[in-house]
Amino acid sequence: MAGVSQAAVSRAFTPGASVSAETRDRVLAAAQKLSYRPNLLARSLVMGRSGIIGIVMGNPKNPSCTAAIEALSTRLAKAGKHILIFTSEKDKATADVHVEDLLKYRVDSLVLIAANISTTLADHCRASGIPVIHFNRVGKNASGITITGANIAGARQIAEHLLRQGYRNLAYMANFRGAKTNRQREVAFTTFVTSHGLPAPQCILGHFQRDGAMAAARELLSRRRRPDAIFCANDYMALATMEVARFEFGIAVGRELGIAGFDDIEQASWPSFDLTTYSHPVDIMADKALEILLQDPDADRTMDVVVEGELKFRGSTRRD
Amino acid sequence: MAGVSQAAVSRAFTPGASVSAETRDRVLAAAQKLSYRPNLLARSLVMGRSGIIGIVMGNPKNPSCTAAIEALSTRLAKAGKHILIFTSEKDKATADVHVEDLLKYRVDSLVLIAANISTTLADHCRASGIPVIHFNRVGKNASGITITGANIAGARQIAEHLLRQGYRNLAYMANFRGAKTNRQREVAFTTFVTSHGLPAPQCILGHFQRDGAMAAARELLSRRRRPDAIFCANDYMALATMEVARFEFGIAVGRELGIAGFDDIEQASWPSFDLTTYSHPVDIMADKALEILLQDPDADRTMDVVVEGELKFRGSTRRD
DNA sequence: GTGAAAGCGCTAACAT
DNA sequence: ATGTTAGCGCTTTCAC
Repeated sequence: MAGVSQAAVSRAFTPGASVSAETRDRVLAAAQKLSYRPNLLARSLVMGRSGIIGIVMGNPKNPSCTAAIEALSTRLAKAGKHILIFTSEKDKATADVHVEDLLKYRVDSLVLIAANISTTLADHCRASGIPVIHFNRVGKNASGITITGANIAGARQIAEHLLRQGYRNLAYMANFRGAKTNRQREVAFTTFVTSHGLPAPQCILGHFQRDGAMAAARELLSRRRRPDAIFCANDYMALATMEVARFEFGIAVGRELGIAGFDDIEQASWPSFDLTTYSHPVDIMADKALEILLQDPDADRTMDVVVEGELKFRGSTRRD
Repeated sequence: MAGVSQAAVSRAFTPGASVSAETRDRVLAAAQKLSYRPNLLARSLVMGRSGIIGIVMGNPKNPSCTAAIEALSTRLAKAGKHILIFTSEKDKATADVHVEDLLKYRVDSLVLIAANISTTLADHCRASGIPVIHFNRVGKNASGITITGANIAGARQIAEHLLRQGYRNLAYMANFRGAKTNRQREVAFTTFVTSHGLPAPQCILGHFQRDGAMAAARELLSRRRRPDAIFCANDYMALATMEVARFEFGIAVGRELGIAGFDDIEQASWPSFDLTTYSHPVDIMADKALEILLQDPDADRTMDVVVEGELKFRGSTRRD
């Protein structure tokens, strides 16, 4: 080495340790020369915390998921955290397998983006002091922390907006029946509509996927009682629906058929789509997530954070 | 424990180890009960390999980058590798900082998606036996492994196609001047055009970003000598250009103005855009990358893999 | 402020 | 097939 003990080296690399400036410089210089880097694996082993955040992403095709991971990763990197990521392409009911793997790496916390884990595993995480944050997915169980957009308020506002625009024959394009997020949007939308004396919206499944949404749109627009407005459970499906309406049915979107989405993904504001939607404030949600992640982990409270977005009134629901 | 030694436990969790089925079962049962998981950090420490692949992603906004990470992550997960990821949002000239961090975690290999590292760092990685794969970015230096789409062949085919369609007054929208990928596309395009007796294409910078592309498109379409076809260095910019042409200038895309891109991202085939482009076969590239990653790492050859795509002739360059 | 020694949880020889 | 021992690279008491 360069004249000092192992411990001294350790201290030289630890920000607030008691080392004389002189020895630290000497160590750092030597390290530079040897191109030595402290082994974070070993450090994690002895410290018990790895500085790694585990992320499981449910549906990587969905732009709102990739937006979430982008928002999270830049913030975490800034906070000196590292992220170990899994994408579970298949719509597995549960991301347990991935979480198991993540746990073996002793991640400090877990973020699940649009993914679920079993109750038993969630409980085990909580017991081991690993905070689990459900991002954009209402947890099945009470345990854990949940950060979501304002599904209920948003869907209500969309419904209100569509009625105010004069649409009367509404439809709702759902994800799956199971997903809580979807349930919330569906129920809030339907409730508002029916409580205003209108018949319950027609409902169809789009599976949060482009193909599914296109098929659903074709079906919906071919019905004898064709809806005059469709609220899609997310923007990604709304864009597909819009294209089917426009290019396959020759429908004038807005005037003849109102279309609204949810999330306000980047493409929604592109002039080609100009989609009315309710924003899913990913950045603010990511801020919240970080706030929680960076707190001391002893307070293992369970909480549900709902971040409000806002209605984006655009051309796809303009009747004139 | 459950009656056995530490080593026995280790063997029970190692696939091809010499343990009697009986003891393994006993160990696994006990592990289940104690909800014990082998600590991969410790294992990595002693084994010298972590099973972690480090990924740095240059421009997370670019759909072709997110497509790449999606393709890679699903494959790596299937191969039992884990991925530690960084996104370097800012167009830093170099991703060295992130790579340094990754190195501290003793990643087995590095994949840089549209990101660069300094020559010295690259050399150091090679010296330490860590393969560095440049995905979708031609390395500045010869060292390391490079997997790219067929920039040169693709740009040539685009040029050929545009000329055959009867466009004569061409323009090229570039990323940065520095980027090798961009250089290759630009040079191949320009060379083909001029070698066919036409003036060199007008050139403008779009910076691989939507805003930049829109500004560039406005500038280009306002010139006295307005081009009749624009080849954009990637689809993301091409879509922006198309929207500016259509919605701000009222130009009929295809008939009045040909637009071509590069990558064949998902949106390119959407009917709203119907963009002619040259495909960037991310899946095949990811396959190649995995093939290399999973080989024994002693063969530290440097290689450049070029994966051919194909021309996607769509409406944005149809004149009739 | 610095060094010596112990130990984090695991695997890899070597014995048995 | 199983147990024993050593050691991976670090942090952390505890002396000095």
